Amino acid sequence: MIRPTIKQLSYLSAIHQHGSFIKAAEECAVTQSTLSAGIKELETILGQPLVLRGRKAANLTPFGLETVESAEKILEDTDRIVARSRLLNQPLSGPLRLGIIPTIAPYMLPEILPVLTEKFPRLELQLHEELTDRLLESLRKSQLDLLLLAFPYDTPDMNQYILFEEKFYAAAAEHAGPVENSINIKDLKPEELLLLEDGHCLRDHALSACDLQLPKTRKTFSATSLPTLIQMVKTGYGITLLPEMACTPETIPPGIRLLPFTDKRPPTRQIGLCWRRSDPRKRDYETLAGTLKTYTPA
Amino acid sequence: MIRPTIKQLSYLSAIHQHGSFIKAAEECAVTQSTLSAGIKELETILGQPLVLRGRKAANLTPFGLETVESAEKILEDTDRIVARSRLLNQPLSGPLRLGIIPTIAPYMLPEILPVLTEKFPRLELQLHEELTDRLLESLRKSQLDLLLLAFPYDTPDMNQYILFEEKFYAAAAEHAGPVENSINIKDLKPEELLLLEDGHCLRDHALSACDLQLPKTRKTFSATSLPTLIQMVKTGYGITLLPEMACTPETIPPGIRLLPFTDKRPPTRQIGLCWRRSDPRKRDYETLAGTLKTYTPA
DNA sequence: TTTTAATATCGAAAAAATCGATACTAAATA
DNA sequence: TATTTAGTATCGATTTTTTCGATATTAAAA
Repeated sequence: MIRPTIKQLSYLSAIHQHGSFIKAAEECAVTQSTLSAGIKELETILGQPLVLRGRKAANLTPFGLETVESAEKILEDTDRIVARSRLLNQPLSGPLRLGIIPTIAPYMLPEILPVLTEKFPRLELQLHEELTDRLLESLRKSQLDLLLLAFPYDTPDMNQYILFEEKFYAAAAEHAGPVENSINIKDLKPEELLLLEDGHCLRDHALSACDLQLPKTRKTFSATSLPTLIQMVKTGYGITLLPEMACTPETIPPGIRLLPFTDKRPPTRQIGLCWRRSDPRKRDYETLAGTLKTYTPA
Repeated sequence: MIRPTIKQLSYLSAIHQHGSFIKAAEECAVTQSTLSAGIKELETILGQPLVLRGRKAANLTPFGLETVESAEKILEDTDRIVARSRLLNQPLSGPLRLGIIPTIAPYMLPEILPVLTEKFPRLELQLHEELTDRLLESLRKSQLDLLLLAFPYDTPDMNQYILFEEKFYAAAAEHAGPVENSINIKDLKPEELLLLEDGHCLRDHALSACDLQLPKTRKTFSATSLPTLIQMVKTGYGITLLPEMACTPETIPPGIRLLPFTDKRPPTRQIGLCWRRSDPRKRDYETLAGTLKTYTPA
């Protein structure tokens, strides 16, 4: 389909506004002959006269009026695109689709979002909370731009940027677990360890951090979220590992003991960002990382 | 302000739809290199990456998604202009701003509009009822396209096209006026002649058709519309001249006598069209005139 | 490492847009 | 009626832009 050009439409609009080819040409910063030819071309494309050339003024035909109305809408829309781009030309402006896993989002976001909105007021974060695998899938399909994940995790074709490392704490009910107020990795008994359900990276991180492998026959509850897990611990079903960021008074109810690990190399997970290697906005993401690093768990 | 071109926007849309430069180029009927350069140019204009080039697919950045949304709106609007023009490429299609004087409109329109809409179903008449002078002023300013007037009338810079001539009848109350059922021009007495108020061409046509000049001192009622005038006649204030098209049973109530003129050259007015000499749609107007001619008053 | 499948780039050719000058046109004026 | 005037249209030359075809580049897959 052959279409009018934006330039032609702007010529028509200028004529409508000024009622004269000459003045319109001036506004469009072209010669009158150029504008004249442009309008003629437009009239040819549309197969209709658009401009009524009078001695004193150039007015529009009814169809010309209809057309100029659409044309001005089109010009406005086009200019809006440009204006928007101007706004976003500063770094870390505009929409950014950020994926976060459930074992980070509720703890880190309330702390870090206010900082981000203050530091990058033009940033328009679109948050998506999902399990790591789904997030990576979306990232691969370019439906997301940036992920906030827990590592180690295999993320093919992606850049990883580690922000910080956080310790795990063991959580036990008031009268369960060891007598002391601390714990050692080797004291963990796999059969009493409570975990999130499969798919949560926290599950795997906890296990591997403690160098544990679950017996395949194990049949026990798996929780769908950390709050649920904590409730299970409190009820005395067993003990669990919690990342430090989840160890806040709001998250840990009374009746739960938090036990630090006394090992030389205590269990940890790493928190970091992840984006497509091919994404041209690496610089933006690194800037963002700089701010996210200021967050310290607990 | 430098603007993206419609072509560039269509490239972006094609990439969004096909997820690939190559397929998009195919759809746009250009080579991949052309499309690639076009997108690059667009990204330069906007100062931002729009497309995330992946191995398997080309996806859009968040700003690209925003932009493509506007772009597709713009493309639709543009295509709508073209589609509309296609529709109107047949003669006598689309909007036509027609001005009509009050002493024609209510009599001719009910007869002629149904015929027009049947014969030119795509014609979109916009009717404007005003006195001749105002209509001519609007016509001059290209705010109207075509006038349906009564002649003779001086219409500088305009084309006149006479459709037909219609006779005047004298209207008198049942027991007023001459004894016979007809009348002669010279029987009209200026002092008992009722007229429309100043500005109505009918007033001047009636006077000149009867070769009358009003005494400057004359102080009498002037009616603002023909129905009012007829009521005044019925009430016995005097007699008046009515154009034939106004002499229908719906217009003339009982108690009014319509008297034909017996003169060799009875008083008449002419009905015709009028448009700017420079208007390129002369052919359309003449076609229209052909149909309007089929109307016969009364 | 090679192959593959995509996008980017380059130089030449083609197309178009633009300009400046001039022709044309109709109204206003002399 | 001829001339002036004030607008738009047109023309040829030039410049700019677009496009193409070929090739380079890139990164994943084999």
